[in-house]
Amino acid sequence: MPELPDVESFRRDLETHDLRRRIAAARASAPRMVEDVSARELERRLAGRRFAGTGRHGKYLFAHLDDGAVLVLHFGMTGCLAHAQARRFPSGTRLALEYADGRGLAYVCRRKLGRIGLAEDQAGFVDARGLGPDALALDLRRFRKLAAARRGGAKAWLMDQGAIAGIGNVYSDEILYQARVHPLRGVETLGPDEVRAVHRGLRKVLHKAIAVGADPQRMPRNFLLPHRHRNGRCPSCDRRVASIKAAGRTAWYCPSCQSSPVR
DNA sequence: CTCCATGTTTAGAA
DNA sequence: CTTCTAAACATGGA
Repeated sequence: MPELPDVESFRRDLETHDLRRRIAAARASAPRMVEDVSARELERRLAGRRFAGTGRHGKYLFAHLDDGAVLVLHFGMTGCLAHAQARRFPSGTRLALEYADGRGLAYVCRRKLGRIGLAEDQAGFVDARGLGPDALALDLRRFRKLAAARRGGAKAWLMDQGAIAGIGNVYSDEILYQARVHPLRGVETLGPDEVRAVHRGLRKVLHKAIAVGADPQRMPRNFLLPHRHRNGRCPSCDRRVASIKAAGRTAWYCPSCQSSPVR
């Protein structure tokens, strides 16, 4: 589930295990996933380099190279990062890095909906992409300002990467569930207390998810996440959860605990 | 075979 | 201008 918590987990993994290793060879085997440069050029630019640091903005992971360039990874719907034994990369590996010490790093993306890019710098990339502020960089005051400038469905707002970066279908459901706000509720109709509840839900959900390494099995019992499917029941009131279409996706929510769309 | 899936972009409609 | 919907992308699982 490559939303902010998943990508943050990948980043931490990269930060603790992959810095300062010499990249002996790189292989980009899905040319259409590579942006900004050709697959060959990317391989050439990675070979011989080391990762000097990591960064993240929303769902984008940045691996800073020791020559100043930045490897940009987006994970689409099914992407992940995995460490590999020498030359034994998992199936679905789209970018394989072989370190000089024999270990390897695999960017795996079965559905090829992710993207691999090379940027000059992180801030410039974020700007050019038109991404909003990272979800975890928002204090209540700033969150209120964003809410005041927004109309339309609450879920669509949270998922709009140009408004707030990092939240996708699953975690927007979770945040609104924790805040007890209906996914279709108009942002302009939210009272100050409700905006605060959404902000609190956002921070609680994302921080908690990061703390458990974005592993669904380790989420708190009061999370909607494991129950967002038909036959799923609300962890709070035990009623059946419901699904509707919102912002082009399936939104799961508890009709009993989450206020009506119109209020 | 059909439907659906954790994401983004684009086109066109309100 | 902002917001919403559908379609496309590529692939696998139910």
